[in-house]
Amino acid sequence: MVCAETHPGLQQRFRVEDYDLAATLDSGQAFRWKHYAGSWTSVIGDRWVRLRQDNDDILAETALPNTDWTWLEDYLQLDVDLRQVLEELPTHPALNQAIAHHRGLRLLRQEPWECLISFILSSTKQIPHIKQIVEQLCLQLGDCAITPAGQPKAHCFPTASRIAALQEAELRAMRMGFRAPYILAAAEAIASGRLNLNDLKHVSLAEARATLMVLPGVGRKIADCVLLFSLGFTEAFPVDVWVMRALQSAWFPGKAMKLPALVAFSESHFGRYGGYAQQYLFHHARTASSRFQKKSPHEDQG
DNA sequence: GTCCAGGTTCACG
DNA sequence: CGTGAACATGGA
Repeated sequence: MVCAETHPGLQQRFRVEDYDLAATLDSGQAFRWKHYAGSWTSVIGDRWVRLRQDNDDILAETALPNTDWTWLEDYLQLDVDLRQVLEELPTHPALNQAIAHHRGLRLLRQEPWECLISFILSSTKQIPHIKQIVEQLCLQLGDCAITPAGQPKAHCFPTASRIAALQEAELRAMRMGFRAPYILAAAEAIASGRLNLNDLKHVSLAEARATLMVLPGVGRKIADCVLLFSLGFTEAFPVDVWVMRALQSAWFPGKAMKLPALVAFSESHFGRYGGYAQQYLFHHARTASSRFQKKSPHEDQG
């Protein structure tokens, strides 16, 4: 592998505004970023990539030269005007506080297949454990990505046909538990061509959601994660336990609400960028928790 | 040991 | 139709 500096296309600098790379990559929407010495490394599609933020710049390095960086600009959603997004969200003290604490947190645009499998695996699992299972899946079944000299091995996310060829027991051996048959069924649907996730980008939210929810192990919440994090439906608003508690305590104090009622509220209340509101609420709830953030157990809320 | 985790499904009244 | 238990596994 040749020295990076001598080869144009191996490095790129992107000017950004209102972008918090660390919060974005570590907010529980993507599970394959590794943080080391101020840099974030992962594999997007079949491309190894390392990112670093330096104030208003994001610096990217790849293993192979790029004539076109659209794949990364799209993944990071660099063209999104966050100010405009936030202006369209409803005003509420709890939401305002979450935004104030994590200004620059963005939504990524991930590859739908990886997103679907990752979130099927996410059900009743803590984020560190989701990361662990996804990593095992890639390690054991994913192709090796090309990495720069001196870098450790990195793997692509396994293809649907690779997973579809397995037995349920082989997936259970990767500690997926009751999610193993769900993963297998999703892989078979994709590998057979019966389901094309990219087609869902061009249908209505309701139709895309209903199509995803046909898959076993995919309910409203996981479907909304896939819609929001990979298919471009920014109004999708996944309600998990954290968001449910945030909505309950801040919007309906003293009035016990059930999950379907909170989902219905979120659908009518947060508008076409509701998914951003959801991500700020989720990330803020998690980082405010003393379990997640080892330091500073005190919360600075007014 | 007990409880809970970016839920969904299935059985019961 | 609404509610509660079961489902695997690991960490707090």
